[in-house]
Amino acid sequence: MNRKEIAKVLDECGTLLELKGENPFRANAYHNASRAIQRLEGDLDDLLEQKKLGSVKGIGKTMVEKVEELVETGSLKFLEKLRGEVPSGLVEMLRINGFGPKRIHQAYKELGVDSVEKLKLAASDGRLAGMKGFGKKTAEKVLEGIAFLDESGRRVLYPVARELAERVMEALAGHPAIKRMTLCGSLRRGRATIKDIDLLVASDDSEPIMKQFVELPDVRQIVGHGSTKSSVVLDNGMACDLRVVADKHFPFAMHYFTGSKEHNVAMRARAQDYGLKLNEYELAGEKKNIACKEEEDIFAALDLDPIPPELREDTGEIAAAADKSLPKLLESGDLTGIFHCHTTASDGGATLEEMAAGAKAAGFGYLGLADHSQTAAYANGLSPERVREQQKKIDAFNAKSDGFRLFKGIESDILADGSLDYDEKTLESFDYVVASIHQPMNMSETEMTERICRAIRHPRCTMIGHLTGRLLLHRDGYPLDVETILREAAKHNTMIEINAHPWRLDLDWVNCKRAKALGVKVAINPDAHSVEGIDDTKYGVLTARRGWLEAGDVFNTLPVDEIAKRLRAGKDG
DNA sequence: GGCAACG
DNA sequence: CTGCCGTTGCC
Repeated sequence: MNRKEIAKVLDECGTLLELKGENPFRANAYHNASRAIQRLEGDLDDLLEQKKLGSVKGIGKTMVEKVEELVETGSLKFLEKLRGEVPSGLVEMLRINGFGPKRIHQAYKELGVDSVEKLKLAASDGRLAGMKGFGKKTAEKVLEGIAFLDESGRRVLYPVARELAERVMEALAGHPAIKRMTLCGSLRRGRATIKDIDLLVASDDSEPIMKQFVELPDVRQIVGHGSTKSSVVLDNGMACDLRVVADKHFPFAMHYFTGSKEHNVAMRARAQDYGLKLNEYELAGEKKNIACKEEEDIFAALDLDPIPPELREDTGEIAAAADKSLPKLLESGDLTGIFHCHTTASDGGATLEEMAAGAKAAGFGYLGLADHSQTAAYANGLSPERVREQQKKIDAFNAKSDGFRLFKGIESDILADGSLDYDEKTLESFDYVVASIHQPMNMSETEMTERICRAIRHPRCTMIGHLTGRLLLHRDGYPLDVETILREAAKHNTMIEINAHPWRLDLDWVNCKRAKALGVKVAINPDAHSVEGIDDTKYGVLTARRGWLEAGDVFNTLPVDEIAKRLRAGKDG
């Protein structure tokens, strides 16, 4: 068992203890230990052998025993016991916003609520509101939370689906009967959340491929097993479809199953204008049949430039492809650096040096550090003194760095009245400021909009962080008039970030497109809290591509010297 | 459950 | 007086 798996087990123990209503500090100890294991440097086995694991902060005698058991047997009796004691419905309820372990436990103990379904009932008929510490309002919030869950269905975040899809494809890849294979559907188009995985294979001999597919270790249940299409449910509950077609049909099937549906409708209409019909098998007229070897041949046959999958939403891409005005979409390699990353100074898991090394290894020429500001006490926000301390460190780092550069930033809370979280003098000491809303979040649309607009007008506010505050599959953003905000941002030369964390992707692609139209520059930031988090930047690039952005629309494609110059000049420069 | 302080 | 260890209270 590796580090990551062990950390996951300990974390689950902590969560189950919480749901059991155990001593919260005991539960927390498991979460702590999990984090400590994840962050461990050096080899776990070595540490274990040398009996040094116990001296790691957050890991005591008991945790060492648990880890030893996991390394030796691959399982943990304690976890099995907990799993037996806590109904699985309770774990599911954790996904309901505003309904934590304590309340779940209470509802279970007092009302026997052990599933989301039963909770819905109890919230509707007033039983939930009748419990001590609960009221009408909490019951309403619970119902809202459940409705949100139902709506988002069994969708998962893009990276989760992507990783799974790649595993399935790898497991099939070696099959001799496969001529070509591709990912289709919303995953290929790069949507932020994904419901199912669509795979397409070209082959003349589908049976053995289908057999291998339905027998993959990741398959939990076989829904359909045919010669052209098979459907399974994977271990994480996701549906996965595999279609096998003849090689000559492959480009048409690939285009058709990539979608979107709306894009396909528009493409068929265009084919009709040419006296042709387009479907998943062919592009054909009364007498002729237009052969296409690749997907782009289909576009060419209809006098269209090839349309990248990310743009296929029928939002103008066909017209643009027709008059050769498709954007030259941003690529990961265009990015020169990133802003908005956290370190151990606030709530990050890696030090300034580690983050810098990580950014450098990722091919970036600079890194902007933006730890939390003083009001964010929950995230160990920086007091003005600690800001100065960090800035000294950055100066020292830059002084002996060869080329790679750190920028002094901050993620400043936007306070309720729209002001930033430091005095003017401290604000001026930063190279840049990312202004974000964390709390309070329950204001009206008008108030929220004005609050953000006021931050945008501040001369030291370089960019707004995670504008809408949405958390995918978890909660919607707070109410905002985004159009007004973008106009204000354009007017005051304030950028908006694309927060690339897979939970956020905020701005979303629709607002990206709008920002571009209004002339608002964006910056793509991973909001990384660890070295690995830096890699999330790629999801921001995907979002930017879906929003039609080109390198010129994105601030962090500029060379480091130009970045430094513009930050120094400020917003009026 | 970890940890520091205490006796 | 020091080092070891169980207890306690806080997180």
